[in-house]
Amino acid sequence: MRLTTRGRYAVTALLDLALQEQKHELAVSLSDIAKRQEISISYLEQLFSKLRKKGLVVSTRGASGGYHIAKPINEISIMTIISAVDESVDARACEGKDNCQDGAMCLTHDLWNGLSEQIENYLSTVTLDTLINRQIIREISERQILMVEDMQDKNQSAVNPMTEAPVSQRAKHSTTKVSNISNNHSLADNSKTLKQNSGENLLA
Amino acid sequence: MRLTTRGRYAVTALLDLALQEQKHELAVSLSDIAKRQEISISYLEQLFSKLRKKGLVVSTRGASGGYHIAKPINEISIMTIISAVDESVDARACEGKDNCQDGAMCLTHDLWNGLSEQIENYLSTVTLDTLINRQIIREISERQILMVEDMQDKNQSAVNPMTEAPVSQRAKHSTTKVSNISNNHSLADNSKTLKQNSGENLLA
DNA sequence: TTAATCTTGACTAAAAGACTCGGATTTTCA
DNA sequence: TGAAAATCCGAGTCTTTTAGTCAAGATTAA
Repeated sequence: MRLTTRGRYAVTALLDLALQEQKHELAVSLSDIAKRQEISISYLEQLFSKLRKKGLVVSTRGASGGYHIAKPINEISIMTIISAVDESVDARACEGKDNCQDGAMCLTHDLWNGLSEQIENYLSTVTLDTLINRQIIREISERQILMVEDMQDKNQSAVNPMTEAPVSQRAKHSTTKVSNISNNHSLADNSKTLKQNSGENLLA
Repeated sequence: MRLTTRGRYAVTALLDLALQEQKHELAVSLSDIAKRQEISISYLEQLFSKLRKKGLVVSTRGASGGYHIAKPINEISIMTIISAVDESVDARACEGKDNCQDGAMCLTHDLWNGLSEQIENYLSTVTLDTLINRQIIREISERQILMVEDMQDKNQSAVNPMTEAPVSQRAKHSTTKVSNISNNHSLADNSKTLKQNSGENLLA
């Protein structure tokens, strides 16, 4: 059983997308999601590629392109999203094949089976729609939107002291000659390295 | 969130221990558990060291030594065991500190919080006692005991063709000059390497 | 045309997981 | 008394996974 940032990011990103779609018709770009949720664009690209292949989102390319959710949000359960990005919630060693020990069931098969069912059940009942209607989530969403607007205001007036050019989101073919190092200070980039090692242990 | 073979092995081994204690007063050795559950002794040593430090088992050293469970089996929940060997069941990025995003809650905090509670709840209500009383588990346990007896009978008559000496359980200081390679065919040794890569993905 | 965006695939550093090994110490029993 | 059977303990190794990055290209709106 494994539930890490990959699954969490996928759910978060889709929820963000769903919230945006409630506000306007426009496609939502990954760079917008990246800013609000503080996830790197490259990593989002990877995740959305999977989500698209599983039919959870549709994309429009080109300028002012982006993503839309592909079906009614009450039909997209958290379970679906997590599986789409290849994360498992299965606690069993045999993956449900009942052959954990030399072709027969192991001593604790029953237990892990029960646990897996619990988790799957829970995550299947919760959908994007469920989440979107929670007050606390709407509040957090509003906060995130304001945060990004704030940052953009600051970046308009203040320019990057290293390069005297507005900080851009990604290095690209370096049309502006911004080195990778100085570019690391741009909006969404500083938080992930921290997250890397923070996540996976608790409940001592 | 992470639940891998480490936690599974710990629970399995303790359950085996509990089942054995129902049958007799003797301390149960790791090599016995290893044979029945097909877990390597070295790895069990590692796990039991933690379990002992957390007060779940007590040990007696020396020949005919082994382990006993340290408290009433209805007081040992699966949750306790898993935490004892350092596995986490927490699905949150912030480990419950509510600071997942720049000191505030992230968009999906609420969700992972709920999930963590579910899992913890479930695993806290199930104890070793619960499991021991399940019919299916008693059946599997009987099968495992017969398996080991069978193997021992075979090993008494048949000797290792490579060395003309009975196959031993662990390499040790190689008193008998058995190379590591040929020794890999001993009782409990062949299964784990397979398990390594088998476990963690499903529920597609 | 050009700039913004998506798309793909390969690459990588670091961490975690799943062990193994060698020895030390203790105890029993022949 | 000494060999065997246990537990203890610390290190080390090998493999897989995670969480990304990077570069190049394709697509399309303006």
